[in-house]
Amino acid sequence: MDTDRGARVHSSPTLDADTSFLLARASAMASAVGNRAVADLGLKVRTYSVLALAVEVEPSQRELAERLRLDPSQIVALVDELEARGLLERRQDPSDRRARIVAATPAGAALFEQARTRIEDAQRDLWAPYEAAEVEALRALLRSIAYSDRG
Amino acid sequence: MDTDRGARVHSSPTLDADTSFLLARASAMASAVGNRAVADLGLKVRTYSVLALAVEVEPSQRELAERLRLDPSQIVALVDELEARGLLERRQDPSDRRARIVAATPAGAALFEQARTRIEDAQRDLWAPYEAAEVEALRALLRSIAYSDRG
DNA sequence: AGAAGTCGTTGAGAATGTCAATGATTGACT
DNA sequence: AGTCAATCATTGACATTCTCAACGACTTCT
Repeated sequence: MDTDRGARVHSSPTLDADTSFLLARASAMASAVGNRAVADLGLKVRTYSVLALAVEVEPSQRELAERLRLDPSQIVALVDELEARGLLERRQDPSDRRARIVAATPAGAALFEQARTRIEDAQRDLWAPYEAAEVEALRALLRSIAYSDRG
Repeated sequence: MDTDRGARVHSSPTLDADTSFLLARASAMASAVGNRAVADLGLKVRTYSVLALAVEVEPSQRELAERLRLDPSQIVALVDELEARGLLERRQDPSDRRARIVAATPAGAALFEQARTRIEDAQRDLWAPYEAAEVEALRALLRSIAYSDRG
């Protein structure tokens, strides 16, 4: 029952119809939630993503950069930090001596498991108000956009 | 179909199921498209959003900060720049002399119209592969998340 | 009137994004 | 075999964006 006596809370028709704008806001919202969920483990969603890939994929740094949509130079710093904390290690790729494979240590894998349950709990809360099927449809659509080559 | 002879292109089950991660990637993708669409007008999606609100809402700087999810101090710089270009102006709020209302000039409104059609064209391309109803459902869901208070 | 809160602003420091250059290595071509 | 372009990780520089704390001007509460 919003009254509008002087309150003049207009909304912007253009921005409210702009999927990208909504995407940006929703994304900022969701990552703030994620960051808070793993903050006390000394992680952010950034470092959590690196850890996840190190555990589940063991990619080269180049692959890491592509998957996270980051410049390769940022990967260096990110991996440096997590490596210094003993959470992952750089291995030589036996088939290409230029490449470094990023793999989690046991400590890294253990921390990842903790972080994963926290992230998942927080996400469950965030998406709880919506139909599971609806959220799954959203996910599918996002996946398609996220990995399209138009970026 | 993908062979896997040595190619080892694993995907990360955790990240591929993480709606926030997908949201972040899709958002980065979409805003890159948007930035390119208005680059030759000397705008980015950031400044375009400010302009849109100045035209359609005439908010205070505080409101601007909340709607764009930015720190008030960033609004200062953003408005400074657009004001210097003659695209908008700061007015005194007659009901509160602390507040400054941000409103577009005629030049600002004209530039906004140009930018809006470019953004909309680019978006149309981006979302063309998907069902209209599907995209509208996505938009509704994003709108709800974007303006929830859990951020 | 006085206290407490809000608004815009300034300034500082961290985190992120972007780009160019380099040494080591690979793959393609001759 | 030997050259040459391309790729990978890294470094460094710079711009943009984020986050916080402080301030004067003003408002609201009591």
